[in-house]
Amino acid sequence: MPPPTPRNPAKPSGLDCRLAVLGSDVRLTPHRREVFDVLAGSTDHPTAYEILDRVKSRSPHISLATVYNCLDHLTSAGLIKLVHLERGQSRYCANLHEHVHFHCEKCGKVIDAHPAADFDPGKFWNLPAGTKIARTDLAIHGTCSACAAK
Amino acid sequence: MPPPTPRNPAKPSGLDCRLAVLGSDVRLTPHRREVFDVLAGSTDHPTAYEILDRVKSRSPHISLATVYNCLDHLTSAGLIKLVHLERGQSRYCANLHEHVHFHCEKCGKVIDAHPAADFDPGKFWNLPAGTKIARTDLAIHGTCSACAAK
DNA sequence: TAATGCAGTTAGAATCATTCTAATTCTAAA
DNA sequence: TTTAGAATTAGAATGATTCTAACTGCATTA
Ligand SMILES: [Mn+2]
Ligand SMILES: [Mn+2]
Ligand SMILES: [Zn+2]
Ligand SMILES: [Zn+2]
Repeated sequence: MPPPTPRNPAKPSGLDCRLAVLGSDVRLTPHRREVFDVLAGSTDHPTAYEILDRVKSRSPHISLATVYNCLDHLTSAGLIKLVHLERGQSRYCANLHEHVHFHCEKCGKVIDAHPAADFDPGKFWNLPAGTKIARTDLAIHGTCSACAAK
Repeated sequence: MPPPTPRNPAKPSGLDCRLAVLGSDVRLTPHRREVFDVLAGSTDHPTAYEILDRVKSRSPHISLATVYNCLDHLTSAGLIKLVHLERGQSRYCANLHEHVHFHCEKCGKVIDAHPAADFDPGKFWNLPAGTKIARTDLAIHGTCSACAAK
């Protein structure tokens, strides 16, 4: 007889292909997948509540608690990023390339901006020796070109 | 008889010397002054509640609402800065020099880091033409040297 | 197949930070 | 001294997020 397959609920097959690609070990359940797809299809850095609204068109019974659960799992798996721009609701971003956020103080728009090729944030800040950088969160606030033109 | 001095409650004399120096037009009342002094004497980026605790040793009857009011006035006057590092409580900073925040993910410490002399954040991010930068908020997350040594 | 175990999902309650409200006190001009 | 406006206060209200406890569904195990 064949030896029994060891049980390993953390690595199922099937739907979870995207996870293996990115080296993550979160299970991509249908809801997590929908939350991820909605965010990956958005460029406006939606809030949890906005994501709930968008996912509802496909899964009308999903709850806000599940959206938060999915966002937390996806964030700790490194599939998406959490963005804090101001007091109030957090925003989320599926752009994993190194980038920063420009926040227009007039219309509220949040757009991605990408660094010049030679940018190295560790070079420009006088941090004590031995400090290890895990990630940088830069938000640039100002007026977008559309608002500045008015 | 001398002509009556025109009334101008927004620009009183006396306690408010520090304001004139910085070109601000907020009245520096005793509570605002205490909140400012506590923050100026701190390097750890305290929260509103931590500031309340520290101010209470001088003014035992000050309320949290007043601390929030004072912090809002001082922030909009440009005397202090509001810092968002993560979900939850906001933090405040009285260091007005251009700098960024390093946040140790192990011990929670927040330290200031100052830019190299030639640093220009506008140069490194490909923002659309016409965009006007008002301010940048950069948080660097990682492990401080003390924690890294453990 | 039936029992088990565990992760996912859910609604609603609880918590926490912040803002608002309405009453009171203070300050400085008139 | 009177008055107007700002500051201060306690407590209520709000809003975002997290927690709790019950339930669901799938996959393993007997
Ligand atoms: Mn982004
Ligand atoms: Mn600082
Ligand atoms: Zn704009
Ligand atoms: Zn540390």
